[in-house]
Amino acid sequence: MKDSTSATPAFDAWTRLVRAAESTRLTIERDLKNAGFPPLSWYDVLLELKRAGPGGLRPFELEQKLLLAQYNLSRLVDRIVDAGYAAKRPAPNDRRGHLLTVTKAGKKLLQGMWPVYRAGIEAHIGDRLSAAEATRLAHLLERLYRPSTETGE
Amino acid sequence: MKDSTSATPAFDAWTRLVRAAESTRLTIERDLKNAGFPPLSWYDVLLELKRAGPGGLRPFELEQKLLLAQYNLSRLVDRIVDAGYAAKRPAPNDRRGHLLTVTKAGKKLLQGMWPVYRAGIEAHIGDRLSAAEATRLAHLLERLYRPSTETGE
DNA sequence: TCAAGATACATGCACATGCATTAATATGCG
DNA sequence: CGCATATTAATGCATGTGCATGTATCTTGA
Repeated sequence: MKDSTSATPAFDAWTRLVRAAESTRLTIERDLKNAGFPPLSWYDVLLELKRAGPGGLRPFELEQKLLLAQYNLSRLVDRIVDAGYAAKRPAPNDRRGHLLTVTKAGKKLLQGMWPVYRAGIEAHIGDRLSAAEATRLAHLLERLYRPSTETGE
Repeated sequence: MKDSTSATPAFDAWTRLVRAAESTRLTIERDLKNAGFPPLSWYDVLLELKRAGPGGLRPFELEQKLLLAQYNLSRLVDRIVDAGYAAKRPAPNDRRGHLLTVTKAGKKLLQGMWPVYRAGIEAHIGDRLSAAEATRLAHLLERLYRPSTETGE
């Protein structure tokens, strides 16, 4: 009556997926904090806002892109706005919502955080896999999660 | 002066790594909760204790295996012990620490949670990759994180 | 048009987590 | 041996997260 845990390739991949993501995330968060920067989640939000351009993004769009819970994003955005890195204005055509945009300070923050972030990614991925391997990894991972609205950038 | 974010294969792999892990984890956590079970972290702890056998594990060993912070694990273990799924007894040869073992109820819980957990893994990984692909994925991920003490099971 | 239901976002409260520190024991070095 | 340092684990306090629910607005369809 063994429950055969860990026997399947899928379970093995899952376990390593979690460990790889977590170990990388932990060191990046630590490095950011040591450098006096806010957490990675702030970067994620600001990067999406920057990519969205002057049109900005609605909170519910961010929610989908970043896989954050609604109540969670609501407060994260508040903190980021309070800190002056993003701006919240009423959404046109929908008075329930807001439109979020990155501020100048927010763009500056992105620029400051990026070298630290990048170094962490390099140390954990770039230095351990060739470009071709990283690409193969990305393709395999892509099959595991498909955003409903792949905007294709 | 573009900061070239997302340009590199490593960054792309990193982003997809996080999204894949998070989306899978979210649905598994939801399914477990809907089925009346505790969070995945409880499963992780109990599985390691079960694998360790009657000798059990010290908290600091669990800490390393699961990539949990010390203070965090300390309280997680308390909750699991309080719920009766694990037992804590003084460690022989080291009066600072404890030895943790899974109880009968804990093993039962593992058995109950596994079908839900397994279904989530299948839906997110097993159904989307062939066994060979999952194995290739596991091998690539293995290179991204090497536990210092690979006990080899 | 207007009522029922859906959608967007906020929030009170409980619980979990991170951080800094403490307590207790172990280890190593002079 | 004896003291300085390291290791193991717990905990007070601040912060973040999950859950349930609330409020406002939009959409649909009879």
